Amino acid sequence: MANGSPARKNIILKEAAKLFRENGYPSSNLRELARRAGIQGGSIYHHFSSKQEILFQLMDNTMSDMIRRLKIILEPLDCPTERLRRTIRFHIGYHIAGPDETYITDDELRNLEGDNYRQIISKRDRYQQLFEDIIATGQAEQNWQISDIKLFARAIIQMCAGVARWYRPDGKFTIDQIAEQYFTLLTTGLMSR
Amino acid sequence: MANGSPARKNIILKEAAKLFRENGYPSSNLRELARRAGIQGGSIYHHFSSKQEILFQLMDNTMSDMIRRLKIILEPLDCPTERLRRTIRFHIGYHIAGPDETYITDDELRNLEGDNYRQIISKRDRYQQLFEDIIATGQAEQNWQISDIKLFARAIIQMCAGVARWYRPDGKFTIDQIAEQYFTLLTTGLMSR
Amino acid sequence: MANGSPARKNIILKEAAKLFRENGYPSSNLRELARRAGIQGGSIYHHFSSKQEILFQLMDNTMSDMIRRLKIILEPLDCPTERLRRTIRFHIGYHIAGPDETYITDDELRNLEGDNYRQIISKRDRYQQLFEDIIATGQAEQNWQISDIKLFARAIIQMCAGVARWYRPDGKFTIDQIAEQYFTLLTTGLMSR
Amino acid sequence: MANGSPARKNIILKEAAKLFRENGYPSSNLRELARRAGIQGGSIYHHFSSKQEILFQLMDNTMSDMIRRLKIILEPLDCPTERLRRTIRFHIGYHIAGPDETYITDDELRNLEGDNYRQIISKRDRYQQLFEDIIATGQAEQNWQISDIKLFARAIIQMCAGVARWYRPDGKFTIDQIAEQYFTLLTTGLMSR
DNA sequence: AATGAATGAGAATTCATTCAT
DNA sequence: CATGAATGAATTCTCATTCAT
Repeated sequence: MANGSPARKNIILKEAAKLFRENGYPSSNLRELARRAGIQGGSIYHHFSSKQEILFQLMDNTMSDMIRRLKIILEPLDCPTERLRRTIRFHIGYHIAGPDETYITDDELRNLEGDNYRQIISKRDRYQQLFEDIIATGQAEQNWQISDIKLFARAIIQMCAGVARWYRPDGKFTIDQIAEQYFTLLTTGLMSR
Repeated sequence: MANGSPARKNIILKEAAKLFRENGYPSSNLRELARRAGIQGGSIYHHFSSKQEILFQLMDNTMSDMIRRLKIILEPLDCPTERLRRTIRFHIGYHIAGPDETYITDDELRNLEGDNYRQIISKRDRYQQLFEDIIATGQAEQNWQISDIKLFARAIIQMCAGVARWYRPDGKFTIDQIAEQYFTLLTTGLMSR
Repeated sequence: MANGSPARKNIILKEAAKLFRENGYPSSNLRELARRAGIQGGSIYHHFSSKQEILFQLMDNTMSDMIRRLKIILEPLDCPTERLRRTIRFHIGYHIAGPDETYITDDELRNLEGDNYRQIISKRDRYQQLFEDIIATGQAEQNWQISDIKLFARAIIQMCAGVARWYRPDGKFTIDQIAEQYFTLLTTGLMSR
Repeated sequence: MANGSPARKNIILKEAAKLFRENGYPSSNLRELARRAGIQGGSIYHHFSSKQEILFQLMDNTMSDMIRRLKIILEPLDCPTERLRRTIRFHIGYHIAGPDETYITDDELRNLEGDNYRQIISKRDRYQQLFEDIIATGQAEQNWQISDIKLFARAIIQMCAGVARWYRPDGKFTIDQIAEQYFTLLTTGLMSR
């Protein structure tokens, strides 16, 4: 039960990300999701055991993918400044590339139940840990001015994720330009010269 | 347990803020809200014409209050650095001191309909404008390094509002300490000395 | 209880007739009725003990008035033809003069409960009896072609009452003209010469 | 007690006609309708999008059927007298043979909303036109005494439809007998000889 | 895998009625 | 007489989920 062809399943996940972003998870309805995925309401249950399961897989896939990709990017890099720059670039870029999925992953935590909640929180912490590690190294090796590592990691993640809420492809800046500005703000501050 | 009118209305608003924060607006139900306000489900409609109306008044009151309060704080201040520091302090503090209302104001925009949406967006823009003005002055008078004022205003608001998502009264830092660290991060950056 | 000043009471009855005609009795709501009568919802209960009571008094007043007036009209008349003519004239005229009240009286019987229903039915029968008596006399004295008195009485009443559903004061015919045409139709038929 | 689709839909319509006639449309409730149709309340919405939709389909089906049937009856007939006789016979018969549906079609017009209202009114006018055509021909070819065709058509329809309000299958007359008496009343009048 | 009718447990909302003031 | 907040039961409608076909 609850396992269909991967193609159809991915279509459903993709459409679910869009739909959940439009309406929020609780206000999204499975018949509409099915319609967008080109099937009937009942057929969703051949691919997922419940609405909750769809939300969970969406968020779980996204978190796993983010961790995996960021690790690959960071692997060859040593300098904490460079590591931070690339991390910020990745975080912003990923939020722009998959705005539906990241929006849901950032915003629908509240709607995860029990174990699903714990699993995603755990992956989110693992992702944040990557930021914290960089900051700690910067602090140790390059004397970055950090009073509290966790606090700064959270602040950075939160701020950069916000980009997905207003970014438009036809806007004033490219992703790289936005990332660079955020990086500069975070590293040298408003008042440095 | 019976009561006059404006008092009861305010109780409902207060409880609605809590309830909406706990469950989100769409998942909150009016019978539960009524129970918490000490009345029966139907009685809510003596004070509000609909569930949507409750959300709107909540957000509208909050946005108006934020604008009003921030203006009062800024009035006697001239130095843009000091203005920014106090603005950040206010923004974070307000998101924590009235955490339910502000959380909702940030997160339930999507659930406002038509004209309600437009009205709140307009107030939110007016609030953001206060940030932009400060940044513009800092740029002009104190040579702050800002490539795009709107972008930075958004980034700051986003980052500070995020505090409400993890702040716990029994946590490591006071509101003032958190605000100071955010201010430092934004003004001098991670790497300044 | 349930007995206020006659003036206000009559205003309520008048407005109720209009409102019930617009929406039908079940879909009419007492707050709206109160509003139109210039008072608050709860105040209606100083004049009537229930919504049902309003409907009942409306119909009861109307039926009583119709019987009383028709009797007065018929009293001095002997000739059954003339009696029928004047009866039709009265029936149509009354339905046009008080279209709201008569509409309700004709159409809301279904919504009367128990004893109220029986009382109104009884008055309606008494009113119909006036028609039947005329027809019976016409049959006896003037050889009217009637196979079934009750059936014809019903048919006449029904047909004439229908006028109130389409009559407009600015229409093609006066009340008297309409009444005369109905009278002619009923007395001489379509094909007489 | 499970069932395919068009059958169930027709059961619902049939039961709705009965229920609406018993209580009127506004006082009828869908749970009761569902119960009578052998399903749960919510299941009605598989077949109809709303309560209003049920009323509309009921009236629309009925009006279409009436027009269609009356046309078939009239087709082979030439003589306007005969056409009128058969039309009256049909109109009364249909109001009795399908008493629930026709009663509703006469009485629940007020409860149709917007476009539904306009559509049914338009069909009702088309039906009435069939009466008017007959009367016009009678007037032209057989010198019927008609001062206003529309007025007489309305009067006839109103009168005949009224039969459904008092007819009882165990009553004194058959449908044919009632129809014949109405026809006689209308054609030769009370006083003709 | 897919369908689509059916379920059944809510949800928001309405409203006649009550009653303390 | 009038108010208006409160009641509480009823109503339409929604929707995740099930399941026979």
